[in-house]
Amino acid sequence: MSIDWEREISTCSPAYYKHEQEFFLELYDKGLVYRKKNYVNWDPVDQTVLANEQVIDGKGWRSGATVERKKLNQWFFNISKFANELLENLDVLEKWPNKVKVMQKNWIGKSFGCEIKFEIEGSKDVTQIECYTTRPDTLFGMSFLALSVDHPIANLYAKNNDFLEFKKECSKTGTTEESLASADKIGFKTSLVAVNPMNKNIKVPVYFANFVLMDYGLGAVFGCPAHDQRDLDFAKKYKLEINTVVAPNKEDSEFLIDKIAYTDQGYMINSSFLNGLKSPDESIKEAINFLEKNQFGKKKINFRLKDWGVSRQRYWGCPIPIIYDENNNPQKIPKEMLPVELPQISKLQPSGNPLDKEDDWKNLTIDGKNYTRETDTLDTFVDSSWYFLRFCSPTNKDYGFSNEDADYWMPVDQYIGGVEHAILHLLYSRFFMQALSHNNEKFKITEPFKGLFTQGMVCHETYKDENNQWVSPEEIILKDGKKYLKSDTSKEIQVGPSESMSKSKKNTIDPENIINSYGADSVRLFILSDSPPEKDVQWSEEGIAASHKFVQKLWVLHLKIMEELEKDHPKDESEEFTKFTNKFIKKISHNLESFSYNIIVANLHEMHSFLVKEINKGYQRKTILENYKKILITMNPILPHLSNECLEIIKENNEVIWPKYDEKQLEESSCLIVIQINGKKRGLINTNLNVTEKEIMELIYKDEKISKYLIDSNIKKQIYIKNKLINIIV
RNA sequence: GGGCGAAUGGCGGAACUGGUAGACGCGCACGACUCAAAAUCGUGUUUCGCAAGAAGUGAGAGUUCGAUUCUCUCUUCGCCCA
Repeated sequence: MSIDWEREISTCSPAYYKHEQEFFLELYDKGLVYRKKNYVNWDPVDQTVLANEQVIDGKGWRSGATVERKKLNQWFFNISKFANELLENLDVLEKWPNKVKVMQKNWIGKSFGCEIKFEIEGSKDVTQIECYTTRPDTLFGMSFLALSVDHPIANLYAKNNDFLEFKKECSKTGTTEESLASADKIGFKTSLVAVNPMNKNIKVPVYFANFVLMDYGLGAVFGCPAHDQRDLDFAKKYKLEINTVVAPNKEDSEFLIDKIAYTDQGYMINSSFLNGLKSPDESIKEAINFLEKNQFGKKKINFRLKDWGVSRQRYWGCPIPIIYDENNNPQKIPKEMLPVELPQISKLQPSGNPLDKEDDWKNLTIDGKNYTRETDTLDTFVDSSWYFLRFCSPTNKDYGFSNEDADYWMPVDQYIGGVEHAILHLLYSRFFMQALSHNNEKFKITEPFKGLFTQGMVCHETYKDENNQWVSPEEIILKDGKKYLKSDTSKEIQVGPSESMSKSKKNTIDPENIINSYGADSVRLFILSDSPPEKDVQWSEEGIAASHKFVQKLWVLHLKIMEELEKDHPKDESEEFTKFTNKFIKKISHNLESFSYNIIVANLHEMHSFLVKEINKGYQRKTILENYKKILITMNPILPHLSNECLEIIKENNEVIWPKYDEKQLEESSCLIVIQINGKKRGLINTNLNVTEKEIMELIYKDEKISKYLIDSNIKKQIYIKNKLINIIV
């Protein structure tokens, strides 16, 4: 409703990121920040690393460039440590949309599986490999074992050129599950042989494969081609056995797999003691039982959520408060040296990490020892992971926030944002609260946002000219109500689908222009009307014009009310006005709570047409003033300027408090009863409140239009809902 | 392929725990004002039918005195994950 400018903060100012650096070091001390060499999603255009959440359809969320795989030393936040908390706390978030909770749940991806030890033959150096699987029941269909090229066993092949060549080839595949699934499956056959724990006579080859990643599970999987598409693609390429172990029906023991792996539920076949069991539920349970009993494996819960890589090779970002000593060991920057500020750079290089080239900034001496600074900066999502805490204590100097303020303000009662943040910002912020409250007696809040509402976007048609360039709606004119032409060249414009307004597609409307011609209230009213706020709203010139007209009408009504105030009739003729106002307040208050802004706009229209009819019925000055003031205040969230102006004119703006409604005034003396015969509406009867069934039947017989349906028929049954409806079954 | 959600007039969309389907707006039609037009105001507007009436909330079933609302099957669309 309003903004407290005294709390204005800016995440790019050292005053803000100083505290972010403190948090970083706090998390470092808690062991929640660590550095490791890891494959990353590399955006070749932005020349930076992206988190998995920031890769969309294999492309960078900002640049749209196809993401590559690269190995770099990176800083990580240990978000996966809290995977279980982040998952289970979702149940507590009652005022979050289910949709978002489901997305986060899937993203965290808790899976129940099993770690299996495979005996290895064919090498003196390796006797055993451990695999993680969610489907231990398909072991009888195993036809190979696949390792990540980063698996420790790869060290045995460190001098094998063919292997190194293969490893290079693997780096072309991205790290997302999607790219792994769609990429061509390639493998490198080793001389190792793995023994199937279910039946030690079955021995299968061991491969390195590009679709196995070191950071999911244990970097090793067993391949069951019949029931996993990736394994099937791999098996076909290297001509490995395809043994079906799950069939859709119980009788179907001859079930064979062709091009598509069978992953649905079914019954076990060709699997010895598992045969006939229902897959996956019963069969997995039984398979794990067997493996645990014989000490071939153990039950294990795994999460899809990986740690949050926060290193970025950009200039714009909070510097990571770490320095490296002469042996390249990371050290914390002493607290009194914070903030580590970004150096002034006059010419930013388009590629690479600009901080890397700033030697004056990079090198420093503390107590006579030389150090170099970390040149990576933090992902800007770190900035937004705690800004709400800073809003609680915007000027606090010694820490990011004061516990006292946080206790008062946090958690945020109602958070509003686009659904596109469902698994980025909203998950990071939740992690940050977990991390701050971890081992912290003074800070116990683990969830930042109590209520969440995801609003839609404002959309507009897109236009392209003959050169396939985007054209702004302001550059085009409508000809003959049919075609759009470019105003300067008069060439025809291609109309594309309506999409959320963005500068890159030029389908934006300048709010300045629109506000100048229609006024801020009209624009606000238009955005709130028609579509419910969680949906996208279609920008239209007619729509805004209609909203503008309505604002004018309310103003005309206001002038009329001012006239009536002058008349000051001696006595009220009816109490309809007060009754209406009370109902109105109730509706608006309720609809505000439930975000039904489009319905409030409808309520405002109803209010307008009611007042136009009612106002000249001769009300006392006092009655009009009391009711109108309340109406103006309830109007305020939707039309703040008009509302304030009118309150000012009636000189009632000194005490503006949200009005309460009087329950007594909501009571009706009469009611409209729906008359149904055999479930069909046959008429309405307006009568006194609380009439009995008997009285209502008398009224029905008096009403010819209704009673004609009852002639020559026996009443079998009557259902009477007090003050609402009667259904007569004949 | 999996998960979640949606489907209501020409359009955006209402309908609280099952109880008058289509609020409100846009658009359209007719009328008033005007020499005329725009603006404004009024009336009408789910479909078929002159009317009485009948049908009707994506399709089909079910529960119920009564279903837009609850259950099942299917279709289409959207979003997220793959």
